[in-house]
Amino acid sequence: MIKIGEFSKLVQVSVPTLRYYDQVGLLKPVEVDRFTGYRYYSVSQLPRLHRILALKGLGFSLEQIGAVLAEGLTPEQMRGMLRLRHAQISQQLVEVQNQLVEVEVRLQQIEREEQLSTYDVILKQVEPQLVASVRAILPNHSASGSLFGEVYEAIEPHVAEALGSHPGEGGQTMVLWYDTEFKETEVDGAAAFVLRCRIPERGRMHVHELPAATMAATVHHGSYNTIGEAHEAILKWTEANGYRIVGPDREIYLYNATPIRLDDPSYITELQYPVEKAFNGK
Amino acid sequence: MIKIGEFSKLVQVSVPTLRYYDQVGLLKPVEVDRFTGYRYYSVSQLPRLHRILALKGLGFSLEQIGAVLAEGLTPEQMRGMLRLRHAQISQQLVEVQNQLVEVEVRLQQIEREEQLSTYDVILKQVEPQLVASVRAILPNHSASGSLFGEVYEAIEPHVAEALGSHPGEGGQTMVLWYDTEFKETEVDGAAAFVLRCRIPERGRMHVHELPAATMAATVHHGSYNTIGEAHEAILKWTEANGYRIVGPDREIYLYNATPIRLDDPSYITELQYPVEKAFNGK
DNA sequence: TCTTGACTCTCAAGTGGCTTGAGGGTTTAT
DNA sequence: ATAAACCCTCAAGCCACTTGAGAGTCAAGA
Repeated sequence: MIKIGEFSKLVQVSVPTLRYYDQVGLLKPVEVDRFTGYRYYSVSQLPRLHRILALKGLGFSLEQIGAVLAEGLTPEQMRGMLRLRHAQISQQLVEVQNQLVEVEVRLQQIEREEQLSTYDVILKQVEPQLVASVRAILPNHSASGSLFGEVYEAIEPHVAEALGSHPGEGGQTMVLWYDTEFKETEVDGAAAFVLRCRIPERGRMHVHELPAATMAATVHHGSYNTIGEAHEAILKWTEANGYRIVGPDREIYLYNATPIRLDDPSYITELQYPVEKAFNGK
Repeated sequence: MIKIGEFSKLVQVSVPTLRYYDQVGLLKPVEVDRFTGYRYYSVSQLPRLHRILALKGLGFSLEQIGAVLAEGLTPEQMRGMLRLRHAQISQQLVEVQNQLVEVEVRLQQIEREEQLSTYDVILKQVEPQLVASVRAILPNHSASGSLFGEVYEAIEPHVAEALGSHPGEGGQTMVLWYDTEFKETEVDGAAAFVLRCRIPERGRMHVHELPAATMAATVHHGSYNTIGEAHEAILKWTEANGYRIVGPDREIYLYNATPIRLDDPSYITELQYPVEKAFNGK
């Protein structure tokens, strides 16, 4: 019969923690003084506490540990819990590894450039989107603006139902670039409007669904003339962090619908490249 | 100027989270309606939010992110933060890897034995301890009891000051085993008492400090005759989890001071093996 | 026996980064 | 005009504790 302070030293667990374990019913003292409330423990409780600590070391919650100690479960169930935990840790391991790489990339970048980059690349899931688009080979990237008129004309009869009055729901504009290698001329691109519902195709205008994807995304704030820097930043990021581009990238025009004046500094454009984790480390 | 719900969809961040970021001052709406309290955001806030998400992805706290966004820091400081974070993640990576191995070991064990093992091995740090001990070559492990009399006799004149009346503070008894390979006979062991203060040596009794160490520990509850099982369990664990034994192991007698009757089932003994992580994976 | 200091108790609040829910007001589409 | 969808604030919950206030208890030394 030993007091909580000594027990605490013996088992290397803080006094408040022992009191907490008492409170949640994980480890009750063998005796509690009726008058003073003093808790008294016994060394015979060591195995139980050891088990608690061991399971905690495996990452189980106190609630789960309580269930294990309650003895109500079969080896079968125990195996299930361990397998689940195994999957969780494996997952976590991957995440931590990725995070480590990301931090390393940022560090190298800051050593080279002596400042925090203007572009922050993040991963995001995007949902499938129905779009109306016209795809063509263009003389250069800036020429994409000319396609929007054609798309809009084809949509016109259905504007109300297909675009709606809210941004986000429909009417958002973007350009898709299909070239898998960088080109300055003869570029393969499409101008697109996001739709709320399917409408009939017309001429070169096609309606199709952009697939859901994991996107490496960044935001370009400023003139369309300098958007190349944003593309570059995102490409560097994907390579350095071990991702692979698996489809056409998107330029989504958020502030002003289409780039009419190429040098308007108030444009805000989100860039998205669909990516997958590459299997070989680099 | 867009409402919180639309902004939420645009940036893939939940509405309550955006409100929370407003509350803690990370991202204030460009405008708040004075009468209704409605928050209005602008796409020009996207870059800032992107940066928040990027830094969060690197594992920084919102407070740290706030500091970064406040612009008050030099690239130098940023480097410092990243390096610190790098160290933390590396540390975490090691921990997660170890945890994964531990869970795998447990799983294999449960597949073999169809039940949760009786012994739970945990790692613990122990502090340096001053002990009085007599070391000798013994005919077998059970013979260790005979050394305790000799130690106690040598301590006797200083019992009050050196042992004290409290367990934990002094007076604890243990046996140390020095053989690096398993032996049944001619074993090299020592019986020891933990001391509160240094006392003069006498005869074969020496006073020295057991070093601090990381211990793989388990608890044996029952007759001393069956303690071999606990040793076995701990040895299996250290090997399976990639540790190396780096010194003599200790048997600490917790319930009854010394093993007088070898078959007393109420004995509680803590076993500790000092270990280090081995460098090669297995 | 008394004091002193180390120990113990309970109860409440704080940690981070949100989520969930109650209860009520506002806007928009039909 | 009405209903649905949206927005607001405020409070509590999550996890596994830690910290602190204020008060009572115990054991050793004077």
